[in-house]
Amino acid sequence: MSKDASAPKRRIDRDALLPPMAQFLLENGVHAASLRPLAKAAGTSDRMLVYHFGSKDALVEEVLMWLADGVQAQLGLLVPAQREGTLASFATMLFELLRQPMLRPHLALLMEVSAFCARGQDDFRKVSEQVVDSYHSWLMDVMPPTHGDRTAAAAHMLATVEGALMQDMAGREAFARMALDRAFAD
Amino acid sequence: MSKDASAPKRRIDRDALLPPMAQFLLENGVHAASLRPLAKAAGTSDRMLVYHFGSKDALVEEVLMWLADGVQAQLGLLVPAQREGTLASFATMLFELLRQPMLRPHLALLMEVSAFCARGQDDFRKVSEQVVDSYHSWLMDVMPPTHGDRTAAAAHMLATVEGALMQDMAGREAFARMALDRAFAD
DNA sequence: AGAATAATGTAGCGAGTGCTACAAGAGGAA
DNA sequence: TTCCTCTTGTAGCACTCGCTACATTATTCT
Repeated sequence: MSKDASAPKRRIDRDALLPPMAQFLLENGVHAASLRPLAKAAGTSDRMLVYHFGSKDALVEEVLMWLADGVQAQLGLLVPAQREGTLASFATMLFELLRQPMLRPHLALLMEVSAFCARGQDDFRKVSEQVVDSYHSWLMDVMPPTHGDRTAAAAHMLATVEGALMQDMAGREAFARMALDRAFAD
Repeated sequence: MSKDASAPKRRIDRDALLPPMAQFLLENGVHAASLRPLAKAAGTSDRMLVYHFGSKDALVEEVLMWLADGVQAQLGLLVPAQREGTLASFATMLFELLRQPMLRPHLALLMEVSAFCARGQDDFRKVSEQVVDSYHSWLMDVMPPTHGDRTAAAAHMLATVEGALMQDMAGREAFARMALDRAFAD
C-alpha cells in the first residue's frame, strides 16, 4: 500500500547511476566504455551494472538516450527563441555554442554513434535518430523567422552547422567559418 | 649492388599488407581493429604486423593515411571537372555518390576519426586534416563555376554535403534531402 | 516470527588485448 | 664455408573484456 505501483522504489537507485556514466561517455567515448570503468565512475560494480541494465549494450544505449534528452533540455535553457535576427548570425551563434568545451563532447558522441549507423550497425540507430530529431524540432522552435517550408529551413540550418562543425572538429576551423559565412549570405 | 638503396626490397611486402587491412577498417571501423583480426585479414600474424609497423597505433594511422590517399584518387576518377552546371545539381550528385555503399564506409571512418579529434585525442588528427584537405582541394578543381572566393565556395559545398550526409547516416534521409534542396536554391 | 524477494559482494571463466622473448630459417657477404 | 642481418613462427605474459555462478545480506510481505 505504501508502494506506488507506477514507480517501484528500486528504480530510483538505478537511475542515479546514469549521470556519472553519461559523464564518462562524454569524456571517453562509446568505444572506451567498458563495464568496469563505467562502474567505477558510477561508484558501483560491473556486477551491479549488468544486474540493473541487463547487458553492456543495453546500458550504453540507455545512457545515450538519457544524454540525448539532456542536451535538448540544455539547449532550451541556453538559447531563447529568436523572433528576429538573421539566419547568418543565428548560425554563427549556434556554431560557437556547439564548439564550446561544454557541448563539444556531445557532438563527438553523436558522430561516433552516427559512424556506427553509417556502417550498418543498428545498435544505436534509435539514439542517433532521436538526437537529430531533437535538434531539428528545437531549431523549428527557436530559429529566426524563415520563408518557405520551415521544416526544410531547420534541416538546412542543422546540416550547415553540423557540416561546419565536422570540418572544425577535423582540425579545419578556417574552412568551417568560411562555409558558415557563405551559407547564409543572401 | 643489386639492392636499390632508395627502395629497400623488404618494403614491398610490407606495403602489400595495407589494402586488405584497409578493407578491414572500412568494414569494421577503427574501434574494432585489433592486431589478430587485422593480421588474419592480411594473411599474416600479429607478430609480423608489430614487426613491420612498430605498434598497433602506428599501423592504424598508416592504413588510414593510405586510405585517405586512395579516396582522393578514386574521386578523381569518378567525377570529371564540371565546367558548367549548377551548384545545386552538383551537390545532389555528390551526396548520392558519397551515400553509395562503395563510399559510405569511408565517410563512417572519417566520422569516427573526427569524433576522436573532437574529444581532444590527437592520435589521428593528421588523418582527419588530410581527408578534409583532400576533399576540399578536389572540390576546388572539380566543382562547377562559382562566384567570389572559390576556397570559401568549396568549403561551403563540403560543409553542406557533409552536414546532409550526417543527417542521412543518422537515419534521417528526408532531412538531408530537404537541407540539400534548400542550400543551393538561389 | 518466518518466508519470499530484492540487492549486493566475491570469485572466476573463457576469450581477447597489445606486445615480447626466444629460437630458427633464409639469404647474401666475407 | 662462416658470419651476419633480415624475416618469421611459437609460445606466452600480464592484462582487460562481458558475463555468471554462488553465497550473503537487506528488505518486504504474510
